[in-house]
Amino acid sequence: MPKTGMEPIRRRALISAAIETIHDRGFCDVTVGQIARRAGVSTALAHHYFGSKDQLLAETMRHLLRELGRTIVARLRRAATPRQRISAVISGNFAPTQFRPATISAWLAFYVQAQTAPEARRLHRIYARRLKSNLVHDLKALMPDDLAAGTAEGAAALIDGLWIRYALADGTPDPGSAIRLVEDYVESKIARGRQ
Amino acid sequence: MPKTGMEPIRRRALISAAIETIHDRGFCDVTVGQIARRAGVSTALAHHYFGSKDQLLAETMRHLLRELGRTIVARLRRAATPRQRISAVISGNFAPTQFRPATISAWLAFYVQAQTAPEARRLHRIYARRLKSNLVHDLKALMPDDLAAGTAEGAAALIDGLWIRYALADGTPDPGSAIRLVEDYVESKIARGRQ
DNA sequence: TTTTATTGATTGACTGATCAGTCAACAAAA
DNA sequence: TTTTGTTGACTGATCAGTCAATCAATAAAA
Repeated sequence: MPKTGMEPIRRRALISAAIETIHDRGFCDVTVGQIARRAGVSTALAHHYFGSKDQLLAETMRHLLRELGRTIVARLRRAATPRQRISAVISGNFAPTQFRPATISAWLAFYVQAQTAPEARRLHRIYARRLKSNLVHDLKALMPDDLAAGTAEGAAALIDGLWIRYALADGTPDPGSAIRLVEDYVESKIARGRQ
Repeated sequence: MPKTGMEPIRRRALISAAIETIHDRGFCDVTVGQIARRAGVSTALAHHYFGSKDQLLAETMRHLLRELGRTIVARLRRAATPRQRISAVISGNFAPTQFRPATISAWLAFYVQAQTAPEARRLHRIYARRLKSNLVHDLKALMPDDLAAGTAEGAAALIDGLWIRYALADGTPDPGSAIRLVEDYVESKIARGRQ
């Protein structure tokens, strides 16, 4: 067998490079050449492994989804109660690995792509549905079903909105205050449900 | 004197065409040619009036800001109390003229541009600061100052988040439920401030 | 009234640059 | 030798932006 095992290394490097390049050149202006140079390879190799620019970017988005999914699942496993599971979902969305400028830029680009590109739209659906179903499921253990649905919608919107606001704020984003804000929202809804 | 008065008409037509073209071709793939064709003029005329593609898109974003500003100011004028002013800001953000698929697409593109393009960033700052200061000012009349700041942050994030969620939802967006959700959030904060 | 000069409005045709994607060939590990 | 990894060089297409040239409306001259 020849020199093997380069493929996964190159794929990872190219996807990371794509995220960083999107961050500092802007999604619309990003070229395969820039991404490849950042990953330390030629443009031809990027095409060799990913087939096309669109597929490289689609893989990058799939990577973002997978990473966020992994982060949240890891925290869900350490949660014992429904209330803790909700906190796991919230804090997972603002985890240090996720909540970085370059990652946020890539997510925003993902959102824009989801408006016109069918594959990005499909992927975004998966994310949105999973976030909501995670929240609704555990909220139902803490409040009436109809209130749970509205609360999940609100919490999901808050998370998305805070992401965007931090994406465009100056300086380093502060996950702590974002988490507190969403937790506070959920907490007040739970209190109301108990009345 | 020659034929005059075309400039404002063409500028308006090109900006509207830009918003619609962004919506159905995607911001990254939009070309001056597509926009011009939609506006019923040549690409050369688009360049004649706007100088460059970047300037045409920057003007389009300025238009979005101006329109939203006008909508909110109109509603603010009809509001008598601080509580009504807050409702004016909320419902203004989801007004029928603003909350349409094409407009939402253009706003999302605006957000992405704001990450790398200095002019878009500057314009976005103006929007974010105005939204927040509008909310904080009136919330202070209804609750302690420190609570008002957090509530404004949350309400602004909710508004942004709901915009995005509706941008990617299927079917026609429903402003009514979005307004109710934000109003409910503000209302619960006011109630807490009274305790 | 007719003619002419003036000038904003408008475009087709063109250009230079960029970029996605291809390919033939080379490098090197097994 | 075989197979994977890798690239430089190339191509066809696209697009932003330019420019010289027309069109058309009007004011003023004849």
